[in-house]
Amino acid sequence: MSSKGEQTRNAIVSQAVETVAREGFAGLSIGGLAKDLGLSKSGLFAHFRNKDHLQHQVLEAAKARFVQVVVLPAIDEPRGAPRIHALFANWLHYAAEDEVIRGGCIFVGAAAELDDQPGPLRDAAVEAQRDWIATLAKAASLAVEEGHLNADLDCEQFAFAAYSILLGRHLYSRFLDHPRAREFTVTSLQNLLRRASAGAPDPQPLPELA
Amino acid sequence: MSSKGEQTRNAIVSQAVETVAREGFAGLSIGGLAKDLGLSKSGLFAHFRNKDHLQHQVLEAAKARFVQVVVLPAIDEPRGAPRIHALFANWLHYAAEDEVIRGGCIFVGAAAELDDQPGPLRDAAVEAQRDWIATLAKAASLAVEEGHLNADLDCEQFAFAAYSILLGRHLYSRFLDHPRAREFTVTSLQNLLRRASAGAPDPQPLPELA
DNA sequence: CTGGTGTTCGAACGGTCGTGCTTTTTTCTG
DNA sequence: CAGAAAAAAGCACGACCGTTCGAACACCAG
Repeated sequence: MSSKGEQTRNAIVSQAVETVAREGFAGLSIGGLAKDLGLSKSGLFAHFRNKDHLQHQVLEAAKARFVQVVVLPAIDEPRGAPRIHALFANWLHYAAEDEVIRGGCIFVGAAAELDDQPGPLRDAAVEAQRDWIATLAKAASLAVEEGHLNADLDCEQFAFAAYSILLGRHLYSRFLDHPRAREFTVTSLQNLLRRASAGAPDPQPLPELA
Repeated sequence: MSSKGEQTRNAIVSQAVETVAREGFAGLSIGGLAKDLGLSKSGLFAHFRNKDHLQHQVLEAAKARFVQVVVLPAIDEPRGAPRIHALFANWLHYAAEDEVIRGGCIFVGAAAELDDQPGPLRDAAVEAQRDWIATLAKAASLAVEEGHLNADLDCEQFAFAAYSILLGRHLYSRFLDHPRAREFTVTSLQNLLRRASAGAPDPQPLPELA
């Protein structure tokens, strides 16, 4: 099933994801990638129509990993507060993992890099993030239904606030190397949850989120 | 006073700032910049020791502009809540301005682009942002002294939360093109201020921040 | 007008980039 | 094991990169 070619292609994409995380899409070069993998430029190139195709594969791989690590485990949790807590916890875990091993979340980098260069790559990245935001908002909406969050909560606003906090975390941690990055993040998320559940019919206790 | 050379140099830096805002530091090329300005590559290059020097000038120019537009007008306001409101309002104004005319805030782009490439440029960008955060935290601390914000407020946490919200705004507005970006931003900032002033001895009313 | 000084240009360098060919090597299949 | 198919390599191309250098230009003081 997994022929030699497919194996190599996976290795290429895997390494490419790492490079993009560290240096952005602009820093992804066929030659450099080939050197990292001990391949010739043309040998590597044979696996992709062109560079755009490779970039697209990188984005797909990153998306798949995010869903695998953050989203899927959370939808096993019961709807409402538990699922939201799981989403936040997994998100934090994903972020902390990418921090050390890789060069930070690919999507944060992509957003800054692609925001002014239209094209299919940008479109795909935008769609991925819209999907994620929709997932967050949907989870909040279910929590409202369950009575865990305020009935008048603006779920889109909630998703915005949550995403913002994680963006702050990314900046403080990866760029500013701030020692209290994680603490600030957790505190902000807890404040957000507290405000969103204050006065809800059936508010759930806040777990540690540590 | 302003010789021809100095004039040209200003024009170069000015155009370079715009390019960096739109395409990042990686997208800043001597040749492209020369073409934009109707100069020859070497004619342009004569004004800078090397590319690093040019990049540094770009960062300095961006920093100066930020201070001019956001910080200076705010320190004319009385310390406490009014100054914080001014900081937020100016910040929003700066962001909205850069949005249309330019390619978004340079520092947001720089943070994502430089987070994994050490060097003097990264160091300078980090320092600029640390300065700004310190300014925010200091303003919050003065507001606590004035009794406008809670005595037990963690000012660094406050600055983190504020910065996060503006990062969210940047993403929603420039990347996702979300129609409610500004609304979400203002609401989040107001929530932040409300929580920070709940129970303060002398809380100030929240202006519209529109 | 002369000379000097500061500003700009044109050409060239070594390097890397993405990409297309052709050829060789490896892998799979009958 | 033989032959087909797939994978990788080698090489060349045009374009652009940052940078250097010497020549041409503008201008202003004497």
